[in-house]
This record gives sequence, structure tokens and C-alpha cells, in this order.
Amino acid sequence: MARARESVTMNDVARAAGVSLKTVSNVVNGYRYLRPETKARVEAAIESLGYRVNVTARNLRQGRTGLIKLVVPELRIPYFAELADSVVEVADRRGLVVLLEQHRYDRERELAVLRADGGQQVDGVLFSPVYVGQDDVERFDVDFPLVLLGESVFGAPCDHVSMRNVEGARAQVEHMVALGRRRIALIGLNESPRVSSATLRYKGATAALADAGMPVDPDLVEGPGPWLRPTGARLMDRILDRGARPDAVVCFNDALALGAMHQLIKRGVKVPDDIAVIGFDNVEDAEYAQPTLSSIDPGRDQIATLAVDMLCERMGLVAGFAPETAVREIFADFRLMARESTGA
Amino acid sequence: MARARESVTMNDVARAAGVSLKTVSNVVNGYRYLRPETKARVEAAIESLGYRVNVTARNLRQGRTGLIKLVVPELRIPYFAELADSVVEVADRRGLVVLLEQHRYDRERELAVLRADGGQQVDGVLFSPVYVGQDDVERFDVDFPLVLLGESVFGAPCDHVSMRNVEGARAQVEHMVALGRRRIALIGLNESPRVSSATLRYKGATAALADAGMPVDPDLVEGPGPWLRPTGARLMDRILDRGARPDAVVCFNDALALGAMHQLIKRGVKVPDDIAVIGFDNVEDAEYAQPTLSSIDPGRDQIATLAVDMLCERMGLVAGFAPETAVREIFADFRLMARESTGA
DNA sequence: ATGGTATGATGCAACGATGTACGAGGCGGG
DNA sequence: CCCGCCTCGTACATCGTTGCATCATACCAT
Repeated sequence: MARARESVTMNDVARAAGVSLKTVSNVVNGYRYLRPETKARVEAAIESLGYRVNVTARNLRQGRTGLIKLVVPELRIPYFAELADSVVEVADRRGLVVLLEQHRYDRERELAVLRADGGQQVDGVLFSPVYVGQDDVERFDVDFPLVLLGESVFGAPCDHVSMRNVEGARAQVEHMVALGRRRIALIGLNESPRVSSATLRYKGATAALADAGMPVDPDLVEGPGPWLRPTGARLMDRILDRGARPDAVVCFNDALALGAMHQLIKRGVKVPDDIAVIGFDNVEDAEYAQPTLSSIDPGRDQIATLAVDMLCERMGLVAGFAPETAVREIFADFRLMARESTGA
Repeated sequence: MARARESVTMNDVARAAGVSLKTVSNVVNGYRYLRPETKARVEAAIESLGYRVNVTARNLRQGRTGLIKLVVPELRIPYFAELADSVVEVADRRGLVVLLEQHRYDRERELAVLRADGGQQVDGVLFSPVYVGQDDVERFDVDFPLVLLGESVFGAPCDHVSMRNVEGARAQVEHMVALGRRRIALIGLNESPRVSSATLRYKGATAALADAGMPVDPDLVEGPGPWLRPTGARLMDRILDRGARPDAVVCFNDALALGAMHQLIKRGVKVPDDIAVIGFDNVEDAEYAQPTLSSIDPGRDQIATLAVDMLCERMGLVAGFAPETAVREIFADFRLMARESTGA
């Protein structure tokens, strides 16, 4: 086992094995026409010198790195952690490695992704923006393979994987209506005119309310604020404190729902008997909350798979894919997960 | 804005600006002796051609990539998601990018990390093994910068950042004892002789019990199983089903604690009145559980910072660091977070 | 014999950047 | 007036690998 601080190159191996550099390359790359004996001699030399290919040189020569970049807001948010988990897994199956970046809701950092600041060291990018939105649509016309995730922008000139926000939120409300609930509160509204999960889910939820013949009651709608548990708790409080008495709470993500549910239980409200609660995202927590939280499963694995696959196509890794194929906008399938918090 | 599918090289820029290739390189790298006019001409050419440096070529030439690899079991586990979050952040501040890998408790995949299979494309590695343990200690004598995380191995020939498992578990039990609890259950025991969080935490907990004059009651100890919520729920059930009546439950991580607490509440046991519960890791969930979960904060940010800093030193990025410095074993500071589940 | 194909190994020129050495002017001081 | 120093640029080699073209031998079918 050679402890080679100074790197051993193919040349060294070639010299040691008494063959040409190119033959070593051939061995390393599994070239077909090699005498077993030659191959063995080279492999012995590799072993004894502790040689390992210099991936950087190979990358330069081949014009690709085998790296893709995943840019998310932050990993501490369970939805993105689970998404990253899936992406890393799928990428691995495709022989790709994932490089991780967080933008932390910093618009400048988000824009830097599209400018490919500092040059690219990756073959493609999966990007989940937040504050780069509809107004920046033309900035997505970049010269590297890019797949967009989420709902900050629609109609951008690049492939896009998203979830069925509108339909999912509609299903949340319909679920409550089907349970006989009539005073349905909505938590997570964001007044901003930007397109986002918030606006889409609000749209779906209100449409479902309208269909059920229930006008939106302003006393039962709360927002804005970051979609974290403390916000859910605070907004729930606001609704109850003003005397409103919902019999159902539709939250636009699970963290809000967990926060709201926490607060309800703290105040002695029975979930789901007095008030049913449903979230959105179906993070692992939902299944282990007390009571277990009903939610909308947005199809995270499917999103990861679709995104990586589309990126692979754009990166030219898929034989038979026409590179001039028009950009695609794909929506993963959602599922309603009915659990204890809505009486399941 | 040039849409350059076929890459523009420094040569192209040089030609366009009427200077030599090296001058372009000098401009890009902020070389000092450049006539402002020359610089401007080159920059104009760069802009108009849409040139961006080829990081791979630079990497090859300079012998470094600016990449570090973080290997964790899996990101869906909140502890590792939050750790990754911190590592990515700290690395970013040091000008490094993080490449993520999951080994999913597959010993072969863990060993592959140490063999640097497929060559290295990174300047250093942060590795949190599980099944590569004490018996494999000599395998950590690798020829690339490596910093070990966690408690699967001690005394390995590489830098190591760990948490105070023994002392933390001791603090868990002491906390319960201080609350007047006398029948303290332990959840998360793993019979395996391998060193791990499980064995260390068990050691600390039993030592504290002994100090308090309470022998370990086998009826109150449960394991093994993956440290996930369902396991916590199941093990809690086992304890109660056999008729044991603890007044405190010390869980070796938060997921187990959340699962156990879930189950207690489901069975109508009052937390903390009837049974107090404490976890370990202080994941974000702990603060928002119902009731909020007491836990041991292992100093995650500190771990991330120490680990990245040590890696930077080994990578030769820190002036004044002697590369022959002996390997270091550092422990982050822990803190007891007393919350509702133990009556706070 | 002759040509054709399968096998086995090689040499050379890239990939796109940077380090080193050096050259050519301008200018101030001895 | 020459030397040496500061500026500003350039040429060339080099980082470690792989693609392409080529060469040599052996074997088979014509």
C-alpha cells in the first residue's frame, strides 16, 4: 500500500509495467482487446504503486464532470432534506454525484445560480428558487442544462418539475367538506402577488370552498409568515383569539399544520373532534405527530426522479433524446394521506 | 449575451481582444501589471463572447478542486440534514463547495469511501460512518485529507470530531434523578459490541444510574432497532406491555423519544406528569413536539465548524499549520435543553 | 497467395487553463 | 550613457488523461 502524497500518474504505472501509457488507460477503462497477461501486469503495477485515476484530468479530456448541482433554500427544512435525499439517491443510480448549495432565500444568491457565477464545475443544475420569480423569467434562458423545481416561476424557458399545488389544496378542502366541516380556516396565505406555493394553494383551496358553496370568511384566513411551526402556532392563536371558531384548519404545509395542531392541543381543543387539521407536503413527521397528521403527499420521489431524468436528457446522457425538444413542464401526482388529525 | 453551446476558450477571447492567451488568463485572475486599457479590451471580449473559465481545466492545472465531500448515512434523518446544512454553510464561508453522498448503512459503501473508489474529485472528505468501526481502524490511514465524524471509531489515524455521548447521556439521567424520578427506563440500547452512540450513551446512562444508587432494571431497558420514531413507539409499547411502570424514559435520540412519547400519549399516559421523557440530539422537531421535548443539544454547529476547519488545515489551506501535526480528537460541547416533556 | 477481420498494443495530439521565464519598452539614477 | 528596475505582455511547457489513427500479428476464408 503506497502512501503516495505526490501523485502517481499513468505514466508511472506504464513505466513500472513496461507498457505504454495508453495501455494503462485501456486497462483502467476496460478496453476489450487486452491480453490477460498484460492486463494483469498493469493491474499489479497499479496496485503496487497505489495509482488512482485523476478524475479532474479525465473530466477535462471528456468535457464532463459527472457532477450535478442541487440548489435549495436550506436543508434544515424537512421537505428539502427529503428532496435532497431522493435526488442524491436517484443521481447515484444514474452515475452522477450531487453538489449541494443553499441560497437561504437570498435573491442575490439565487440570481448567482443562473449567472453560473464562478464558472461551472457541474454538468447540470437542479434549482429550487424562491425569490427569483415570474418577473425574471428570461433569466432562465441559460446556456447550461437546467431543471427548475417548485412554483416560483412558470413558463420559464427551461424544463420544470412541479407539484399539483392547486389540485392538492383543493383536495385538502374537499376532504374537510366531505367530513362535514363547514367553517374551514386557511393558514399560510401570503399576500404577495408573486406566484408561489402560497398563492397556488390558496387558489385551489378557495376554489374548492366556492364549489362547496362556502364563501371565504376573512376571519378564518391567516398569513403571512415563514412556513415554520412557530408561525403555524401564532396564526392559529390569532384565529382563535379573535373569537373565530373553525371546525377545520387547512394548512398550506406540514410545519404550519404541526404548529397549529400543537397550539390547538395546548389550548385544550380536541383534534380532530373539535377541529380537524390537514397539512401539505407529507413530511416524515406527519406520520409520527400526535395525533398523526393528515397531509397531501406531493410525490417527492417522483419529483426527484423526473427532475434528474429530465436533467440527464438535457445533459445529453440519454440516447435517442432530441436536444431541441421543447421545454417541458411536468407535474408530479399527489395523494391525500388521511390520518388521525382528520379522523382517519 | 452569447448563447455558447460550444465552449468559448481563453484562446477565442485572446484572438478577439488581440492579445495573448496568457494575458486573458492574467485579466481573469486579477494580475497586477495590466494596462487598464488592455484589461478593458479583454473584459469587453469576455463579455461579448460570453466566456467563462473552465473550472475543470483550472483544477487540473492547480491540482485542487475546491470541493469537499460529506458522507452521511442519509439526509432524511433530521440530525444529518441539519448537520449537512451547517457543513454546507461553513464550507461556503471557506470558499468550498460540498458534494453529498449517502451510504445508507451499507458497509460496502462505507468502505468505498475510504478506498476512494472511482478516484477522488475532491480535496477532502468528511465522513460519518456507521458500520465501519473499531475493527477497521487501520483503514482510516488514507492518503487524502479526511475528518471523521461520529462515534463509530475512536483512535483512528485521522482527525475526528465527535460529541460528548457519555456525558450527555449521563446528563439525561441526572436530569431525571433531579426531578425525583426513580424508575428510569432506557430506550435505544443496541446489544452489538461495536462502539457506537448506542454503547456510549448506554454507558453514560448506566453510570449515572449507578451513581444515583439505582441498579439497571432489565425490565426498563429496551432495544435494539433503528433509531426512528416507529422503533421508539414499539419499544415503549414493549416496556408497558410487560407491566413495567417507569416514571421516566431516557431515549438515546430524539426520534426514539418522539416515537415513545407519541405512544405514551396514545395510551393515555400523561407526559410529563406520569412519565417524563427526554431525547438526544436536539433536532428542530424537539422544540415543536407536543409536548415540547427535552433533549441534549450535541453542539451541531460547533461540530460542523470544527470539522470543516480541521479539514481545511489538512488540505493545506491554512497558513501556519504544520502538516505533520498529530491527529486530533475533538469533542463538541453539549447542553441539556429542558422542555415540557420533563416538566419545564 | 490474397484479402479481410479480429486481436493487441502504441504514439500523438488534444482538452483549457496556469506557472515560469523572459522580452521589450520607459524611466530614473549614478 | 549605461545599468537596472518597474511595467506590461508573450511564448512555451505542463497538469494527467482519453480519442483517433495506426501498426503488427494471427487467423480465417477465398
